[in-house]
Amino acid sequence: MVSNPAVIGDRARQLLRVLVERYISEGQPVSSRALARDTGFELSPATIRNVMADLEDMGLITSPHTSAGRIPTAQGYRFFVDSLLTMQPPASGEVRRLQSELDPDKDIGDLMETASNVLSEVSKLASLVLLPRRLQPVLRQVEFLPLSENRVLVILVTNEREVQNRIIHTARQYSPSELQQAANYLNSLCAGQDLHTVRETLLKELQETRERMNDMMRLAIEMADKAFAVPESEPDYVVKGQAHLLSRAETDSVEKLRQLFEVFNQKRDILHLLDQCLHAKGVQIFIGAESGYDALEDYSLITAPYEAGGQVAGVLGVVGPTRMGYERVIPLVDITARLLGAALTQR
Amino acid sequence: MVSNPAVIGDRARQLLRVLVERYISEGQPVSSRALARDTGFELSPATIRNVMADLEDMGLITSPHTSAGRIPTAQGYRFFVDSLLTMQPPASGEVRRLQSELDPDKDIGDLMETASNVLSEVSKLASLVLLPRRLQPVLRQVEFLPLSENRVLVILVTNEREVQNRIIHTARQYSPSELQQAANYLNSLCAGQDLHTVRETLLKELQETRERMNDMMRLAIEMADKAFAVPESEPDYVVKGQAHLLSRAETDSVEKLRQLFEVFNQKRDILHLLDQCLHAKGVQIFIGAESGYDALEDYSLITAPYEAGGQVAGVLGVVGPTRMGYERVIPLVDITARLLGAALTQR
DNA sequence: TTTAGCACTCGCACGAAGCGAGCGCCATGC
DNA sequence: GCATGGCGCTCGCTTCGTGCGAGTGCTAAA
Repeated sequence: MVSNPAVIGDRARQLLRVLVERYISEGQPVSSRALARDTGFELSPATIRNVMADLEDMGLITSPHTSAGRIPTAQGYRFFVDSLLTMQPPASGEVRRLQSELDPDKDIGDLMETASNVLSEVSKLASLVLLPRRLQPVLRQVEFLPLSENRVLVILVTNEREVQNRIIHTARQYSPSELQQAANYLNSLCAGQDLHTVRETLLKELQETRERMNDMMRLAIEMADKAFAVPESEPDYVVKGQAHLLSRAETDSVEKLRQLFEVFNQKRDILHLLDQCLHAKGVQIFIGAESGYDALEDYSLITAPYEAGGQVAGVLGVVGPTRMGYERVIPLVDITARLLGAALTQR
Repeated sequence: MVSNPAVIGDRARQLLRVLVERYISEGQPVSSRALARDTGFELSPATIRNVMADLEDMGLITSPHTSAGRIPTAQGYRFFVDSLLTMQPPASGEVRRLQSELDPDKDIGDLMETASNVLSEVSKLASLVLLPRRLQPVLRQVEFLPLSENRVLVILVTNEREVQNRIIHTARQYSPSELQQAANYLNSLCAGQDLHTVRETLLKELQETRERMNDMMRLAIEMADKAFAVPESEPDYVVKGQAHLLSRAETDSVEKLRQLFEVFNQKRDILHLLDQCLHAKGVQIFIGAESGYDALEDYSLITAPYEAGGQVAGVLGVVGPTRMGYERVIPLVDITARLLGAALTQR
């Protein structure tokens, strides 16, 4: 019967800790003898075995087969992470590297990419960075440029420094000066508003001035209608360092790994998962199948949301085998999120 | 001794063809008996064996160990691809899919990404797409927007519809109207020129009008100097569908595969390789170690350059195990390059 | 030139045996 | 009551031997 891990004795906790640590570093079932040697206690293997039996009853460890050592179960990892883990702050070199690479002057796409790259390299795991969803982008300036065949290139500058551009099709060909006027009109009317409000403003304007509306305004509104029909660009993310997963792959689990890679490619499941982490407070950890996706069995996901200007902007994290060095990786993910947030805010 | 494959007899050619085809589809050494059954000839295995011995002498096939069947060597594949291959035009559905997904109205980054995605999905291999290097981008319009702390957001519209933006630092804070004037000046002076010529034009202007130069012009030139100092964005590429490589990985070659993934990440070697293909006429094929990179042993690379508006713009291709379905993949890479080129040109 | 036949070579699957790691349990000692 | 030492037992892993089957190379004959 599985009893409550809360009542677990102090000695058992220590033993579990050492067992998990050892399994993480060695990758092989841990025997009672090894534990007897490694823990501070002066205990014989036989005693250890008794405790291990208890831990097994609680569902925290298991033996892959009779007369092998024990390995942690998902629950075991969970308990370890929640209650036994002493975090190891990242090396100052790593922090410096993150700081210097996360240069606020970089293009936003670049920034995300380097964040992902550095995170994966430092953690030696695969990294994920959800691209920031611009919540309520505030319009700064609009620009229209005529292209051939009734097409117009729209440039939107939002949030002070982000540039979006798209192409819209118009009913007829407009001259550069017409477009210029329309843009001026829109800029004077709507600058500083977020894109949703912009549409409302225009609608109100349309009703109030229906009669005395001139051609220029009509054009402006036609253009704006199409230009601001925000395609609500679906969220996306960056994956880097998948090679790290391969290097630690147990030879038999290639198929598992392939599934994982497929999930990375499909995007749907990963996006869903990352979405859940978006509104969590800080670092969040999914161990093994906790995420609810089969492909992630045997793998853990560690995420942290990052902010930009006080608002949650996105999530980043790493994926690695369940037996990863949590005490190192968790702070790393945490600090990366903070530094990325700082870089974004500082821009 | 290795004799010249040119003098290879007709029957031997047929045999080699069938052998390679069979090995590609089955993945296992091909025996003389199997060959005797499969080729049209009414020959006994013994005869086949004689021919196979000849082929082995020529270095086209080899046996992994005595008394196993034969498998093609890299040379064998090469000969097969060069002289024995009857291409198989892509299914019309595949072509239609490519056509519909390669929508000229898409953002350029999107376009490259979908090209890579579709190519990898249809070929069931990993795909590479080198992003187009804009050769001599022609300036269409410049826009300056003041940011905080002496920083200015520069928006460059080039080649009619590509938008680049970067941030530059200035000596002092400029007002929006100052920047506007500077932009107007630059636009009237330089629109339609490519970015290199722009700098020259400005330099000439600087010398000719040194005395009667006013503040506005001075500002314009300061801005332009920084804005057009093109960072010559280093070439980059997209990889998709690596999962396909995993699904065909022989269990022992995980290490090889890891190396391959690392090469994908490092970018340097791959870029070098793709660069070589940039100026090749059409489809180019590297079999096994022919590329000169160890990590690509056991893998083949098939590339084709794609054009945009009559000029070579970039390269795309696929990477897969040497034993891939060349007759299907080669035309596929070819047509993808053409369609991508068409989409780019049509924009 | 082709073929049939035969000897030979390997790889591979299977089972048996031995070994060693590690556990569970029990009786004993503190 | 907890810790311990001892003992037997269970597996997994390795090694070895065996047999089998696939496939070849060679030779001699058609």
